Amino acid sequence: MSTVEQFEPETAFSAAGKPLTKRGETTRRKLLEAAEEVFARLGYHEASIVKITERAGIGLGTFYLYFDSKQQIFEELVVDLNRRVRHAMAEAMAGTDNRIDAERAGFEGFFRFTAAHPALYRVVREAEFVSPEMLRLHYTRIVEGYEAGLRAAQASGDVDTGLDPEVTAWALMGAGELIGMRFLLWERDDEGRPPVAIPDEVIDGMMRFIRNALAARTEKGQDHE
Amino acid sequence: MSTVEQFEPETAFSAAGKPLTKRGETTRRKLLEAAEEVFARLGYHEASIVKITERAGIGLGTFYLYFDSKQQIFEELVVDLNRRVRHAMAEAMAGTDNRIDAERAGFEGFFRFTAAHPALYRVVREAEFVSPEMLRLHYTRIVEGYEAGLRAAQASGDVDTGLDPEVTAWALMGAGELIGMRFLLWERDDEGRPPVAIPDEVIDGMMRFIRNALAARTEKGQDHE
Amino acid sequence: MSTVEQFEPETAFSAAGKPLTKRGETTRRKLLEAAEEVFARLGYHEASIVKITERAGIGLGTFYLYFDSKQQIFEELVVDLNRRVRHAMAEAMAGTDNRIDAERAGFEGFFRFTAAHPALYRVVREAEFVSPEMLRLHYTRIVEGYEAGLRAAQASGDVDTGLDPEVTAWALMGAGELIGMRFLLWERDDEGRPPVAIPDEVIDGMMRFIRNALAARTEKGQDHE
Amino acid sequence: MSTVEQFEPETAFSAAGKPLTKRGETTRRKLLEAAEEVFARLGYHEASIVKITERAGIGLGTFYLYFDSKQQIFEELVVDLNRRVRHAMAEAMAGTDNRIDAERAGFEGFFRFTAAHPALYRVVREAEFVSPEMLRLHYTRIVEGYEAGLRAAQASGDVDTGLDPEVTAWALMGAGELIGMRFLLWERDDEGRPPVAIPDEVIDGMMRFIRNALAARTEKGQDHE
DNA sequence: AATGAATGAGAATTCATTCAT
DNA sequence: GATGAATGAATTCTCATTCAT
Repeated sequence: MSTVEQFEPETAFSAAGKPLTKRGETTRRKLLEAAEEVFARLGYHEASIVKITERAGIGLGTFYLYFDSKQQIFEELVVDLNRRVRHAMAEAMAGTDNRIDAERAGFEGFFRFTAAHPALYRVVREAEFVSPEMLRLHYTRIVEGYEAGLRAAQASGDVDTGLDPEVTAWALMGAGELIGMRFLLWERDDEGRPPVAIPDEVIDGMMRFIRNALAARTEKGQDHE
Repeated sequence: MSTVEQFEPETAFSAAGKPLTKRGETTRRKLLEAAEEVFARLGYHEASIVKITERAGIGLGTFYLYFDSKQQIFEELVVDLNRRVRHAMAEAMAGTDNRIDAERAGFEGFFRFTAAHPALYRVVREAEFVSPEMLRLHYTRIVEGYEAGLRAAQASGDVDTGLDPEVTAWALMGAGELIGMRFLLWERDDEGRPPVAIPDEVIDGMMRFIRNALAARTEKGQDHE
Repeated sequence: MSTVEQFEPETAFSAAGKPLTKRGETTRRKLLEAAEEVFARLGYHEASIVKITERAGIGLGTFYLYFDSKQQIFEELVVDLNRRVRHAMAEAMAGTDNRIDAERAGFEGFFRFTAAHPALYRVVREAEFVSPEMLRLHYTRIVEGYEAGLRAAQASGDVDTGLDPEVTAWALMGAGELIGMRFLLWERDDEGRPPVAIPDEVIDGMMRFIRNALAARTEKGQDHE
Repeated sequence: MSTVEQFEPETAFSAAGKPLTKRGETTRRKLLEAAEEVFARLGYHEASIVKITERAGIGLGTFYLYFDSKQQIFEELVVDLNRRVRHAMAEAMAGTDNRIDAERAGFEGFFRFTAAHPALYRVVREAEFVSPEMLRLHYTRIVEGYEAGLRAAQASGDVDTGLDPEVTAWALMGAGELIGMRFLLWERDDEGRPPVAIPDEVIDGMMRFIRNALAARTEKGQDHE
């Protein structure tokens, strides 16, 4: 599971609107980039089509040549972001040779992505209130890869076979998300600047927790409930 | 730490609001109740003062006698909700005598509350985009109690002393939140009805994970990073 | 049928929006008057809520306190106009004592009303494309009175009993409408000014036509088809 | 007057339109046909150039090679429709040998055309609000033929010489129009289907009215006004 | 000739908030 | 204390028309 390939291009939602010429392609990209910036900075409700097209340096009406509504471009953005985080994580995990290292690398990849695009991550979370199915998809896609990794590691004896891979995957993703939020997104130094990266101690602390949680058990007696 | 007391009434934010007569008190309460229902059902942006006052059976202008803005009443609601979840959790944990049981009881309390007020919990999460500090406060307050509990359990030898209590508390809260979202809020039976409670297997799976993670270590070799 | 009473207040469509205070009543009236002027001058599609509220000297948003949409206020206007033409006709016919005189008086009343409110009449006709049922209602209401008058005149021997009262009523209304359009609404003097009234010769010409058409027949042989 | 010839092709308005090659001619016709269908179905304001060109299977920009504006193509259509109704009426009247028969045949022709193209006739009526002069022209052209017919019939003693041919022509046209509207366009059977033709009784009723109105008078005393 | 991407003025509509009663 | 009429900035979206290709 530590490969990049599994996260490749999904065209499912990046479908596209009508104009298909090279010129149209450029405009469409400009709009998506502008939307990314505006949604990230202002949030969904404060953002507006005017702000997006202004930022894109494009006429207001042109927007509707490519997208049906604010919600539609937002959803396309969430899908895109999802692809990018997953790619970042997969890339980070590539080359590791055991589950714990993969785990750490994956989270490091995730935190690095979040640190680099802090506001973007806000877009994904806001999807819960704008387009719930989109958020569902986002988490589900991440979990799927995660779960597969855990199963493989259980098979190879790296991970406690008593763990439910699905529940565990959701638990780990949740843990990573709140830790990222607390120690990366909320953190500010004395000048009010956000950190460039999550502190190593935090990752260490988190890894101790994860290593404990996943470690293959030899002792019995874990199943008493 | 398994006491109810520590979660008692915080008037910090519920203060304010001009009219203080018995009549005023009633009106204020009516508004808050209406707001709770409306925000829960419609979300922050779809909700409107008119809808709230109509639901409260109160004149539109009256709203501004008690609250300064839509945002303000929303924040007051978040604080209230925070108090109520924490109370639910504390009540559930009361009477347990070891960390693992407390842990399970706490999560059960949390899931029970979420199952009973699914829409209300959405309000809390939406605070991230309406009033970020409010969400910060919400999580922080929960984590504080959690962290205290972990420290105590480390002291009494119940929990791995190698764990960072703060990081661990955030990790556990994140795990619980996503699991609740996935297996409670998103779940639907064949008729599309939401579950009454989170399935026991999920809790069991989660507890195996938590027990692993927290278990006191005797072996060395865990501290190599 | 030559009475004014039968055309009295119909509240069917003049129903009303929410505000009911004296102040609200005034505002509502101001809006209706402004709408009348704007629709008459500009037509339905060129008219806009902004233009109406500006003309009324009232805030844009206020419009929506009283009407749901441009179409709704338009319909209310058509109903009102219908009431007024019918009233004008009935008043003109009052006091006549035979069908032919009533006929002439009725048309004179209609032409007088049209001359006084030329643009308003355009509103009614435009209803065909904005709110067809409203136009249907307009014509139907007029025809109903007309038909009753014809039947009575047939009974009293004033009018050819071989005529179908309904078909005849529609025919006469159509005749009056196009004559009004041609010789009143379209007519311009050398300076391009519209006439103050329809020329007497036209009415005379029309009455010759109508008298012929309605005259009680003694001869047989009319029914050969 | 009962000839087809007088209603022949008028190129007066159908001129214009730049491209003149065979290809251009085809494109132009395609646009006109599409416009006819779209205006008839949607009305002037709901129709749009995009819809017309799409329906024509032609590029949007191409439209402006042949027409200056939406209004222009609409006007051209009205002129065309006018030519067609008049043709239908003239054809129906051809071969009749007295005014009353011609009258009936003419109206039957008109009603048949209206029944066959109900929506098209709506286009003509809508012209009143889109291009008033066009409607004027439409009615005037019809009336001219009508009036000529009446004069001839007066000369040959078929029609009351006391009638004003112009006023009478407008009256008859108005009568026909409203009767067509009421008994053809508005009528629906139990399944909501429009009638295939106007009922014979209606035509009979109308003809009784017209015959009365036009019948040559021998008696004096009609001219007392 | 034909095309279709781009444009922006303008339309309808919403809603938090104010304030006179 | 309570009320609700009034407000207008702001938003989304449409469409006739232009113009570079």
